[in-house]
Amino acid sequence: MVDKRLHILEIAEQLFAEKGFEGTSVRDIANTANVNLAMISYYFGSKEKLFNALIEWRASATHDVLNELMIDETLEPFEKMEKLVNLYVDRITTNSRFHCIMTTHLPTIQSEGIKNRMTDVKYHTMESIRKIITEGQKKGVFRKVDIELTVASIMGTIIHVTSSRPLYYRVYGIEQDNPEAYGKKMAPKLKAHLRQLLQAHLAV
Amino acid sequence: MVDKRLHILEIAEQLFAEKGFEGTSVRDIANTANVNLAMISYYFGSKEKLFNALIEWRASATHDVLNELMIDETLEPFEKMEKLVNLYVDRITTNSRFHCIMTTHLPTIQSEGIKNRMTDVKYHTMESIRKIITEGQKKGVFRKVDIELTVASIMGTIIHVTSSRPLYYRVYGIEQDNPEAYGKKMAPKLKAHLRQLLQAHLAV
DNA sequence: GTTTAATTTAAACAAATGTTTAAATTTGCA
DNA sequence: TGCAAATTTAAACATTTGTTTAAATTAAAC
Repeated sequence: MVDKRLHILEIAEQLFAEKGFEGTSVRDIANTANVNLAMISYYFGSKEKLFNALIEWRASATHDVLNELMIDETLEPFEKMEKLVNLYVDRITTNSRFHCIMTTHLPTIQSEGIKNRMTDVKYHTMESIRKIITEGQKKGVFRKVDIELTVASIMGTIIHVTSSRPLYYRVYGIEQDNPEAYGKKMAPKLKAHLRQLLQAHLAV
Repeated sequence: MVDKRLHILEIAEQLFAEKGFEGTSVRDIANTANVNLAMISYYFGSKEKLFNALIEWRASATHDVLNELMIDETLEPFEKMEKLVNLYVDRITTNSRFHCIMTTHLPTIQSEGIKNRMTDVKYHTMESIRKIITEGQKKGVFRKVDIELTVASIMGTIIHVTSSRPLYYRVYGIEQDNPEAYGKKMAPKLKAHLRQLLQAHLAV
């Protein structure tokens, strides 16, 4: 039953995002997912391999969507950049649990294999944005900027908003709700802010 | 011997940053710090109270430096903003371990008390930047922007660079070194990038 | 120097951890 | 239906976890 495997992955994602890899026990996952403890070893082999499976499952999806955008030759640099930013805002806000794991837990991952795989995924994003910026510079619509740090500003802004939820709850005076509702509220604001920021930053 | 207390705090900070709160055992801290296991309970009471002491110890220092800048009435908005950004770049890059804990581990902290205290510290920064921006808008040198998300871009950029070290190692093709050397290398780049970014973003 | 308090130690505690086992149950197919 | 493979279960495994204990050592005060 492949559904059960997926269900375990979803529950694991939620718990890893909330409490971290080390902070989440296999029993915790099994109980929350309503499966027997041994099923996790049965399906995935170990807790670490379960984490690996989670990364692969989610990362491949983002990878495909990003590639689809990148091969589009009809878009002008500013359009392409805006579409990419909107894509990431949507993916990170609607899928905040996974991206929380990808960003906040990367430094603490002990396994070098997992760490490298997570870095691969981020590197691919970095290269896509670099391609758009250099293309725009060639066409003379973007000015000279530090590309790596421009990527840091884009990703950093989105991630800061999603990972500092307790802060923004207080800033906006809203009571705590689930990440999905928060993401829905913040996504349009983020898109507008980043569009304006990048327009000012990149326009010649 | 107050030195030993401080030594334990420094070691704990290093290990928490590397492996997270849950990923670090009290024995790990004791062994690395070369103190007896029971000394941690003796000095701090518990692992959680040790974490609390760590937050208080580091946060108060940043708080004081920030306040000193904020009361300076002689600075123009752009100067003040640049000084604040430089201050945070320096603090976060030279003190990356603590800020790694503050940002990447905030979402996974289970204790509400610690979570609130960490949010307090961030809120104070948010309010300081807000003050500078509204002041600049009153004086007519800053345009209308989303203040909260501008803060997100500033802090997010710095934090992304410090917390995605494995990514930037690969991007810049440098072999892994310690966080301090990396911070020293990135700090000037970060300051220049953020100055240019904020100039473009904020100038009328 | 004696005594009182503060520090340090090794050992033990119960609880929680990731993983494995071997038996029981269900499923799919001949 | 019969049977082999896949799934599910409860129990146990050995470690590791945070914390406590009570004795030993050191430091400070009189």
